[in-house]
Amino acid sequence: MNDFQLCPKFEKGMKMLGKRWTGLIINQLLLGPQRFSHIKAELPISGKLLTERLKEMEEEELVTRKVYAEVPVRVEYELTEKGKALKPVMKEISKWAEEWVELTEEN
Amino acid sequence: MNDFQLCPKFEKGMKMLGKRWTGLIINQLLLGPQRFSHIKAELPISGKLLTERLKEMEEEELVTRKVYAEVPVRVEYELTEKGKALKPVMKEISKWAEEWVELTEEN
DNA sequence: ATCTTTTGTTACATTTCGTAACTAAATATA
DNA sequence: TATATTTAGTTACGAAATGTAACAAAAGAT
Repeated sequence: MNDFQLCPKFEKGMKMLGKRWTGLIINQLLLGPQRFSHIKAELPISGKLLTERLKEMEEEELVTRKVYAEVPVRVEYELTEKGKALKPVMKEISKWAEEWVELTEEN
Repeated sequence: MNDFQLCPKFEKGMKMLGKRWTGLIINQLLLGPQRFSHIKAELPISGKLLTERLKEMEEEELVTRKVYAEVPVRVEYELTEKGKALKPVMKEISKWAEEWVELTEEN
């Protein structure tokens, strides 16, 4: 469990996308820049985790964070070019899910 | 944090793909049917988690499990049609990672 | 002085993960 | 017979991530 010849970029990418909520947040932000509270309202994620994920995504340069000193404060998150470049990925996942995922009682 | 209008199929799909290791396992199995020990050798995942993930993926009908009563026993995992249908997704992730993911010391 | 709203943060219980040791099956070897 | 070998797991247990709910800061409105 140490060094592997698996493409390191793919592995790192999957490590990011394969983290709880990241994919859904990106998909949501593909609709356009949104404030914290709006993202939170659209996804089944708690404030704590949303803060955490957005911070990580900012560090990975997937999103930018803009603070507007209004009252009350407005904080908007927007995908970077790197983040927007994930649109084809999300599209393929959508296509796959539409065709293959079946819903049960628990969904 | 209850009912959301987000496409339920997409959400369920992301819940699967957005789980640690699942993406890498699928990507590995896209190379062809493989036995347990081989998958384990190719990925930085422990036996415990690999067992767990493969069991979940079997329940989701992403993989099939075949036991060959050889000596010692051989257990092979193979993607189902549903699993193979994720190839375009993996391809898009690869493309994105190749173009956008940058490696640091920790990767 | 108190209320309201947004964007977080903190505390704490629950769940998942990672590591290493152990087990089962079934044959080969001493 | 007793021991060793190999694969495919399982178990125990500490570490890390997650979920829930209560709290905090800022700053204008009442």
